[in-house]
Formats: sequence, structure tokens, C-alpha cells
Amino acid sequence: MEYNFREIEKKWQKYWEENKTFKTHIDHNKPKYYVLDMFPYPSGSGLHVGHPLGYIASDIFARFKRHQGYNVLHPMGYDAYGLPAEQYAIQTGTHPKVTTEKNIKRYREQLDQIGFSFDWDREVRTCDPEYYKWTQWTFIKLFKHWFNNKTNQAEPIDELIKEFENNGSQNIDASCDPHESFTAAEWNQMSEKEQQQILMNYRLAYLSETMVNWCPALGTVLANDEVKDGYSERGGHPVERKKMKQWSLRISAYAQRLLEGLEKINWSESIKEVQRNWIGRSEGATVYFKIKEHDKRIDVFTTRPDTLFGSTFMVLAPEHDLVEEITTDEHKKEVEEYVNWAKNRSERDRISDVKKITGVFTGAYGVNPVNGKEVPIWVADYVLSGYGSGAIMAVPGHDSRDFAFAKHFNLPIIQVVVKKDEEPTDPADWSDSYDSKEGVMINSGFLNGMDVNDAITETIKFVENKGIGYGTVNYRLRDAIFSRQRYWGEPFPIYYKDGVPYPLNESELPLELPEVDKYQPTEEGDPPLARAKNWKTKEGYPLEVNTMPGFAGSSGYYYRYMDPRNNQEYFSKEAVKYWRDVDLYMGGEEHATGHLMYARFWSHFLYDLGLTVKTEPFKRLINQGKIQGRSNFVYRVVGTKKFVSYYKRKEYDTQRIHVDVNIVHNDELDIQAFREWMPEYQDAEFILEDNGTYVCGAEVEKMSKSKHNVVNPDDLIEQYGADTFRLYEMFLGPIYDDKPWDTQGIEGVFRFVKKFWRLFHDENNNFNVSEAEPDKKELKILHQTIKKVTDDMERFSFNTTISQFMICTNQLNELKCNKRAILEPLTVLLSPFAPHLAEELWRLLGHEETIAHARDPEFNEEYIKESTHEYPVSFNGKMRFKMELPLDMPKEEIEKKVLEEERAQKYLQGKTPKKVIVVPKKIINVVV
RNA sequence: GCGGCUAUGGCGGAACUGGUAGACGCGUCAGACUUAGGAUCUGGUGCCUUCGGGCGUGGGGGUUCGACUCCCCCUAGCCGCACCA
Repeated sequence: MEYNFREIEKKWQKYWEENKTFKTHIDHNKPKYYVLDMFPYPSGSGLHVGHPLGYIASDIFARFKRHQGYNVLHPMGYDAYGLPAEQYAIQTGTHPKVTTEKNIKRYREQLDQIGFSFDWDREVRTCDPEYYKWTQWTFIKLFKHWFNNKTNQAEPIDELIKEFENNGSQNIDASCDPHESFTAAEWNQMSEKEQQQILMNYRLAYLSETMVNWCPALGTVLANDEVKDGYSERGGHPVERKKMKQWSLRISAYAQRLLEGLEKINWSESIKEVQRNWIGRSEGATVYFKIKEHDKRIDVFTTRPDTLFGSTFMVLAPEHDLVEEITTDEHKKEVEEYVNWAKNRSERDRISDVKKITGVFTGAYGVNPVNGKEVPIWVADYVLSGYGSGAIMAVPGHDSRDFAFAKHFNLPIIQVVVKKDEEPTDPADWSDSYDSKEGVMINSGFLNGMDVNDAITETIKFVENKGIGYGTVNYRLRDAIFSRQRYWGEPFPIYYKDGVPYPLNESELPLELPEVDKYQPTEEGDPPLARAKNWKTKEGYPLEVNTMPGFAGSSGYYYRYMDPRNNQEYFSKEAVKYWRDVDLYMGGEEHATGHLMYARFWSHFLYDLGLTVKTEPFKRLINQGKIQGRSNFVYRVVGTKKFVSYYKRKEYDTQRIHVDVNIVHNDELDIQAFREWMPEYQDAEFILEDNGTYVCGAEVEKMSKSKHNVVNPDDLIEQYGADTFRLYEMFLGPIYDDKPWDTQGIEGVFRFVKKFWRLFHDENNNFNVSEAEPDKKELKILHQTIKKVTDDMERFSFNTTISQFMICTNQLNELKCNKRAILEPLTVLLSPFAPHLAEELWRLLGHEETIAHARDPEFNEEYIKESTHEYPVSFNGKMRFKMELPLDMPKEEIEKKVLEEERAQKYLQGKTPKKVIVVPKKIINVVV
């Protein structure tokens, strides 16, 4: 074989490993660059061709940055806690650690074959005690901190306690759960337990009774981003709402910072938009409504305080605290029934019945604070308990939900906004609420005549002056539920004394995951850790039996990579000052609301602790597209063992069956292989095309085992080599886009690799590179390539870079150029894409050191300068012919030359052109 | 319902700031070498054509000497959010 990739690739992979070519140290003489992939969960089925796409792109970029002289941090590790290994443990009794280790080994083998430039000495695994020690450590820090809205950051809880001791709670503006305020004297008289209960309202990691997403099939609660349309994202099991005592992280405290942080990072607009929606900031006002014949009041949040005069009724969520209290005896039964019904409704029912209008009247009346009007208070489940205050003022004239409700229950509707130059109309005739984003206020007392925006500001001023409300901001972002009733996860460093949770001392970390006899809940329904023997502290206090969720370990791993073997600290000051943040983060878009939110939150918190130098962890994020499968089909004549070829299938009654794409080449079925594929096809008969072949149908679908369209990288690497595989994955199309996999196309890239090799070798495959001076033509090709490659790299346009390599190789081949002065710089340029090939050629060129740290060739404009340009000449915008003209020729002369040109006469047809446009170095357009 | 993205040959895609539409590759056709080809090499290949040319970037309109690119309207597909007051 002329180009022996099997031997070459193995040789250099071994070289890199033995020489630690990609081991990284802090080096203050070089600028740093941190390239990170989202670390994988090592699943049992290994990699298919879609998985390495992002890793290849980031590896190319990391290698490219090394050639530019950067000190590149490019680590890899494993998000090793996860449900599949645990489910397998429940079924088979195999410890998840064993399964996980086995899967990691397989992953590593597959990754190694592709030739990545990872610094494996920095590998982390989230299930390793040396790693999760710091996950637990961060949890303790979260437990010991609260969020001060005045300073907009996390502060130690000890300082809060001091403030309580001296001044009580009155001066505190914190992000916390609502509770009664108290004086210093009251605080000092409280018992330890009472004090702890108060503090729990402030902690950034806190235990509380909350509505959770309970998934009975998985036996655990799930975070909001792990639930899709009422089903668990993993496994697709039904999810219920349930009140449970759970740990949560107060990510909502950081809502504003997480929103603002998006402005300073280079992420795709789409993913930033998803995060903005998830945070869901809305500005408005909280307004107090008195309740008739009660001393309690109802606080409502509204984004449209200007429409206060249009509020004709109020609605409370079924879970609202005051429902029971205000309901009159007359309505008691009805309300109780409704509340019960609403509470027990599953999330799925609620979602599917959104259009059904339900609700009951409580018998109570609220008092509209601007005009003193009494409005009925209803209970309805279209008002959510979790958003705002769980109560609304209904403005049916200008809100479609309130409108539908008012129509259904025959409640009054008032118009308070009218568009400029329009007359108000009778709401009784409306079929929907009236759009009121712009317009002028009517029927609104002191607001009449103002436009909407002024009225909003004016109303807020008014309620604040009267002490009946205040301008405020609401966020949709919920706190993250942080406990899971599972085995395979980080144990909480928490013990209980008298039912009150306390953190372990940092010196006691890591708190290692205990052994259990079974991986299921106990008979009493406690989580698996309750099965562990002696699951208590030295002093005998019981330890927490929940474990942390999947996102715990992945929220800070990118910092740990900076200093992964440090057993004194999470990471050293020195390391974080040098590496700072991730310059390029590569990974899937599906983590938009999960991992990418939690990691940002985690990073902001570590910043508040003074541990890091940047708030935002990921400067630039690139989301690689998915690779779709390309399925093939055979057509069985129904009820027979006969298979009819694609173009003849219409003549029969057929059934379409997926066939393994690995036994189909260019849509032609390998009949022999098909017979051997499954025993039932052994004696299959075939109705072939007239040319004697069996043609399969094809379609683009998701890549999955059941569709028999999975293509495995191992097979491709065996057949074509890792370099060809890397190149082809990048050649498929833009990195950001989803694209179908078609194994057929890899041949073209393989041919290119072989051609490139041949530039350096004679017909007998002997290395043959000349020391002769390159000529102008050759230098031009080289420098065009340098420019194109360098420009395309920065925009991650790797597919066009590879095209340029192909063009360049074809041209040099034509010129029979084998000159070192051209081929050597090209080798460096190609090396990020085809590193094994480049290393081999580099060595053949006489270099003793690895090519990995060789500097990229410098671009020289002089070599690509042209003195003439082949102008396309258009007539009325249509290109007709081309003319070679000097670049320094004045426009007037070009115009003259073109009009004299023989070929132009035909299009001029004797007329004088109206206008001739000459754009230097671009085009000539003659307007006739 | 709201928000975002996408649409170019038989296929993947290129054209970065308005300036030769279809680079590069696959497939396909023809030829060369060959006992053989699913190897290698050479050439053609958007569509239509009366061989003059005409038509072409999802559809319709507009701006411009010139539009895949900018503006307006529409269609289809994908993704996200979805009683968020």
C-alpha cells in the first residue's frame, strides 16, 4: 500500500502518548487558550459517527491555536454519574461503578483511535471522590451563603446572623423565601431550631417543602429542564406534581446577573434567546388589593399597572394561601371541591386541557385600590401558583385569558385603552380582548388621555406614593431542585441533628458514596442510601439519604480541569489566574436550559466567593449540529419471501423494511450479505432491476439502532484511517448545521489524502522532495491557501478549508510541484485536520520534533497580488464574456476598450450604451 | 398562539462586505489502462433548447446598473417557549 495509514496512525498515537506531546503547563511566556468539549456520559453503546463531530472540530481548533503559538488547554473527562448505569444496576445487581468503568474504557479506546490532542493527565470523572469532594465542598459553600440584593452578590451567612443579632431582619434586602420579619430581640430569643428555620429561607442551598416533578417510574424527582411536556426527558415516563421536602439551589437570586451576562458572551443568538425566555424577566408592579370585610390583603403582580381601572375581577391560584380563609360559607363546598380537583390534576392533563375554562367564585370581594370598586374574587387554575404572587387582577378587556374567562362566567368587561384616532367600542360585541400595547387611556380616572407607557410610569408612581404597591420585576426562572432519590450520585455532605440539617466540616470531605445491598428504594420508600449500614457521622447523627442530580458534577468541571490533581483546593489561584475561563466551548444545543444555565450560576457563585477571575465561564460557545442517519429500505412482497427492487416496487403490494446500511453500497444491496444478515432472509428471493442489481430506497432519519442506519467510526477508521475520517466529518457541511450522513462520500476525501501523500513521493512511493526554489505560480497557490485557511478557521468554516486544500493539492499535482518550500508549510496547515499524516510527512521532511508545536506559515500578500484581472463583462446584468485587463487601467480606458471589443457589438446592436459601470477588480456592466 | 432558525443541481454543500450562481466532493455519463473492477487516470455533467438563445437560488412584489445576499408579503420545514398576568 502506498500510503499506509494503519501503520502511520498507530505509530503517532503511540508517540503522542509516550512523549506527552499534549501535556499542558502554566507558561507565562505564552498566551493561553482553553478549548473545551462538553464531557460525555459514557453510555454502553459507544460512539456512532455523530458523536465525535464536535470533538473533531474542537480538536482541529485546539491544534490550530497551538500552531499560532498559544498555550492550549484541551482536556477531556467523563460525566460519569447517570441513570442508565443505575437502571442496569437495579436490573442486574452490577455495581454502577463497574458498568461505568467498563464503558469509560470503551469510550477511551474509541476516542484514542481518532487522534485527539487531549491532555489526558487532566482527566476528571464526576464519580471519583477526588473530584466530587469539590462538588460537595461547593454545596457546603452554597449552604453557608445568602444573596444580598443590595450588593448583588452572595455573602457569608455568618454576617447575616450578626445583622440579625444587632438589627433583626428589617434592613435586609435578600433573595429569600417569604417569612415574617423580626427584631434583634426576637431573634436572640429564638431557639437554635427556630433560628435555623429562619436561616433556611436565605441559604443558596436550602431544604424546603416544595412542589416537585415526581417521576414514579424513575423513583425520583426531576428538575424543570429534565421534564418535557409532562414526561421525563430520560425514558419518557409520566411525571406528577407532588409536594416533597427537597434541597434546592437558589438560582433565581442570580436571574438578573444571568440575564445581563448574556450580553458579554459570544454565543449563538438562538441559544441566548432560549436562556432569556427561560429566565423570563418581566417588569411591572405589585399592587395591594384589600379584601372586603377582612384585614388581610391580596398582592397581585401585573405588567400592565396602567390597566388597573379595567380590572373587573380577581383570580387566585388554587394553591393560594388565602383561598380557604376568604371563601364564604355559602361557597365553601364548591371551592373545596374545585381546589381538590385542581390539585390532583396531573401536569399532563393540565397541559392538554389548556383551552378548557374552569373556576369558581369564592364569595369574597377585593377592593380595587385606585377607584374603590368591589370586584369578585375567583379561584381558577389558569393562574399559576408558582409565578408572581399566585394572584392576579383580571383585565378582561385587554388580556385574552381574562377575556375568555369573563365571557365564560359572564363577568363585566371594560375598555380602558383605545388606539389613536379610534373610537371605543362596546366590549359586549368583541370576540377577543383588545390589543393594548399602544394607545391612549380611557375610563381610567386620572390616567385618561395618557398614552400607555406614560400611564404605566404614572400608575407606579401613584401606588408607591399611596403605599398601595410598588414597581417591581418578576422572573420566570425557578430555583433548581437539587435532590434525587437515587443511588448513583454525589452524597450530600449534610447530617441531621434534631431534624435540623447541618453541613459536615470541610475536613471531612469527601463523604464517599456508601455500599448498599440493592440499588432500589427501601420498603419504606426511602432512597437507596437509607440501605447503607452506618450511614451516620462519627457522633452518630444520621446523614442525608438523597443524592445530587446529574448537573451537580458538570456545573464546575471546567474549573477543575485547570488544576485537576489539587487535593488542597478546588483549583489554585495561580491556575485560575492564568487559565481564567473557557475560550471555546463546543457542545450540543440541547443543554441550553440545563447545564449551560447551572454552570453559569455555579461560576457566578464561585466568583462571589473570590475564587475565580471571571463571572461568565464560557466566552465563546459553538453548538455543533446533529448528524442524521440515512436509512436504506428493501421491499418485501407482502406474505412472501420475495424482495422487489426499488424501481419495480410499484408493480407489487409491498412492505417497506429497514435494511442495515452497512450491507448497502451506493443504494445497491449486497444480496449475499443480506442473506447472511438475518436467518429469516437466508432463502430470500429477489426481483432485480433490468441490469441485475437490487436497488434500495433511502430516507434521512434519526440515527438509531432500530432503523439499522448506525454507522460506527471504528469501521470507517479501519477502512480509511482516522485522518480521512476527521476530514470527512468536517467536509460534510457547516459545523452548526444538522446534516445527513452518507458513507459513500468519504471516498472523495480519501482520494485527496492519498493525492496529498503522493505530492511527497515518486511513483515507487519513495519520499522525494526537491530543494529547488519555488516559482511564482507555486507561491501563489501556497499563499492563497494560507489566507483561505486562516480566514475560514476563525469562522469555523472547516468544510471550505478542506475544499481549499483539495484545490491546492490538485493544482500542485498539475504543476508536478514537490518543492520543500511549498510542501513544508502546507503540512503544518493541514496538520490540525490530518495530524497523523502531517506528523509522518514532517518526520520525512527531516524534523526531529513533533509538528504539534510548529508555527503556522506566515501569509505574504505579495505572492497573491495580480497585475491584471479577468473582468466578466455584463450587458444589462447578464454576463456575456470575459476580458483580461490590467488592474491599473483607468476606468475611462476600460470603458473604451470594452465598447470597441468585437464580442460587444452583438449586444450593443449599434446603440450607444446608456451607462457603463466599471467596478475595479470586480465587474463591468454595460447598460444598453 | 409567541419567539428563533432554515429553504440553492440527482445528493452534501460554495458564493464572507450587493458584483461571473452552483467552488469542492459524491453520484452519473463517456473515454484510457486492464483478464477483471466497487482500483487508478482523463474529460463532460443546473434545466430547457429550433443551438440563436431562453430559464434558473421555496413563491409573489420592491429597491438597484446589478439581488442567493437588502426591504415587504406569503408558503413549507425544523427548534425553543407555551395559561408566566
